[in-house]
Amino acid sequence: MNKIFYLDKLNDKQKEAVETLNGPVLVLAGAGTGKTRVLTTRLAHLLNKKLAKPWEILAVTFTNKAANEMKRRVQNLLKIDIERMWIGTFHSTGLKILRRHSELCFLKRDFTVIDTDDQTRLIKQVLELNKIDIKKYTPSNVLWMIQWFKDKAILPEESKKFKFKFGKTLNISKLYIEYQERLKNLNATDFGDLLLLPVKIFRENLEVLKKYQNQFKYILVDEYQDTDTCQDTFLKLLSQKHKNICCVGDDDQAIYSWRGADVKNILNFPDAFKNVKIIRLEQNYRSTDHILAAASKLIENNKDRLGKTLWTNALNGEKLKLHFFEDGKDEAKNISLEIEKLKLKKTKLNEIAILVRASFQTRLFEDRLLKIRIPYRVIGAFRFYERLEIRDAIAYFRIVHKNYDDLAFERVFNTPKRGLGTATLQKIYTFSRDSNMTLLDASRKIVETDELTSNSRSTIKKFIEDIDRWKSKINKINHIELAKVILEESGYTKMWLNDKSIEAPGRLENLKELISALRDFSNMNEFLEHISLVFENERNYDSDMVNIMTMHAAKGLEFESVFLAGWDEGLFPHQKSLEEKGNKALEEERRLAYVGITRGKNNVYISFAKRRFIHGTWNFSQPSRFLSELPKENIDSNEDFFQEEDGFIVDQAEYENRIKNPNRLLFKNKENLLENRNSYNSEYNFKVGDDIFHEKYGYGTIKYIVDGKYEIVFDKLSETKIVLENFIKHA
DNA sequence: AATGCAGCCATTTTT
DNA sequence: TGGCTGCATT
Repeated sequence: MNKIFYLDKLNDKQKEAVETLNGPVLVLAGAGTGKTRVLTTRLAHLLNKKLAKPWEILAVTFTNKAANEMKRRVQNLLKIDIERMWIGTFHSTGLKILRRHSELCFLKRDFTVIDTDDQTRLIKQVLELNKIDIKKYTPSNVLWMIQWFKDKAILPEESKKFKFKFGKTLNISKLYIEYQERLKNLNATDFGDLLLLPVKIFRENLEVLKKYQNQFKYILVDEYQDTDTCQDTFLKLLSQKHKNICCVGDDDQAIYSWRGADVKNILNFPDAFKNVKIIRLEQNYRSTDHILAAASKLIENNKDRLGKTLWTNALNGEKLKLHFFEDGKDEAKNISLEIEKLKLKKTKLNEIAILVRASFQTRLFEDRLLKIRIPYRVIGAFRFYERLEIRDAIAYFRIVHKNYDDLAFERVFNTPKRGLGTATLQKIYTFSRDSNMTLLDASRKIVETDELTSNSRSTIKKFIEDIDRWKSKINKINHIELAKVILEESGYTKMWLNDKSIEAPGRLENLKELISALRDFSNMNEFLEHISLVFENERNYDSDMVNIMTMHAAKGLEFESVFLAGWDEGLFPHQKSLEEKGNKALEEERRLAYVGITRGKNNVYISFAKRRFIHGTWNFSQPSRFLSELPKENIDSNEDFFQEEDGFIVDQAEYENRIKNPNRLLFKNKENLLENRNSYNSEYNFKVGDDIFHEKYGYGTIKYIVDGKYEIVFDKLSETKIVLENFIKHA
């Protein structure tokens, strides 16, 4: 056995989590407690102690990023053949299994996996076939329903209970069956099926299940709190035999219930297995004391949790800084000033993040940072340019317009298939390195030699001729025409036309979209410039930029300084989650706040804006309730705070202002009064003196009309709240 | 096919 | 406010 050098780097709890190899283990790993280290070390330890062969361990994550990170780190610990291990995302693992048994689901081995776009298209077809009014039930609605149905389909009892609220007019299970039928005919699956079908296979074919149960002697799960019913079932089926399942997660960081994740999976894990060993990792290596204290106090307000308390040796850190701003612009401006200060103190921009609740908030920050020329990247936005066909097409454009682009060359050199394989590429690669040439130039030279087979030689010759011909046209025809020519003559369009797979029409559609996007630019270089910036966001993790993203996207990351913007009641916690019955949604928002705060290593800034211009209207709001849940002793602020009786923090000036001035309400029309919104346009004509009834605050009267907006005074409310919700016109 | 216009909608998004 | 969709027009 190798010397167990890696255990020395662990603390006692971590060591326990690594060394408790047999039986079910639940590792509750708080933010920044070295979760990944434990996971990878545990993997290494299993192999090192020869308890399992590489292929007898299953390790699942949610993202490719996490899976790759795990592979990289295991590789660092042990020199083993990582490719034989089952380390991957839930979906890739499901796919791997499904490929081996596709015939059990009436799929051919080479079935395709469609993306959400294609899924929507398919559903649309099914809806149209059933003569269903797409306006009433949009495909995205039905997509959602189908997803939901899939989740429930995992549990037979649940699916029996299944009665959708549109059930009378819309037979969702019929649509679901037709949709699945359609997928089967196309020899395709959607993302949901990648796990659903393996579970189905396991349930219907005991010998297949047994095979995998025997194979996977040890199972490791990352981010267990994010598993949905299907994923959990998948894991439970596989672990039944050996019961050596180690789930790592943090119930306090469960923020994906809206995507089907069920915190119950982690909360009930100890009941689902016998003799579960629970190990808590509570020593935090990321943040300083005030940050952790504030985060811990905040999360204590949640009832649904297993409970743990983070602690650290990093004492005497900075307090959290609270800032109150007039509006969103003011917030962006001051945060950017603060960033400039940090920059002067030599903080790397990479180590700074602005975290928001909703993606529309990023805009103001982008505007501001662009203006003062601080480089930034927005992480996690949906990107059109990420699609395979778009990337291929752009690679073609790049290779024509910029001859030094090796990545582009590599990408398209056998797309569409020209019969050029890795062997040929390898040779060109070596040649280009030896002669210090680009791949394109190297190919020009290499065809003069007899390095390659005559077949590939003539193919490459043709390929180069094509490229040169397109190049010669750059100044002769406009870039839009040229783009069309390239896609035509390269055979790229034809490739998708000939492609019988279900995604082909969509891809052609996207290519058209790409062409029309070119119209916004006067030449191809301008366009490529723009594109490269878009890609920059992805690739240039090493270049120094401020990070802007949602708190969801920030999970798992850490930064020297973190700006948590928009802690306004209604924005965060989000109105939608306040409207939901019970505390479930609110607790999830609180967990999100917890995730946000615990991203910061040394500095956490939290801000609130009194008004915000959202969707064309001004919104007034109160400070987020989460602000009042932060202990005063861990906070510094730009104003004196005042604790109101009901727990809301407002600053002194605002408090006095509220006593002097009546409550304000902005609204749109009569219908909206019945809605649970907190902002309204001013289209509906109330008169001064109209009575209004509020569920909680009772009767009120419209006292003023200012700027076409209404101010209302409540009879029983002389001070405290600005109330902007739950209004019913007094009959 | 391209364009224009009206109406609708607006939380979080990986695989 | 602004981006998207569906439908009607050129």
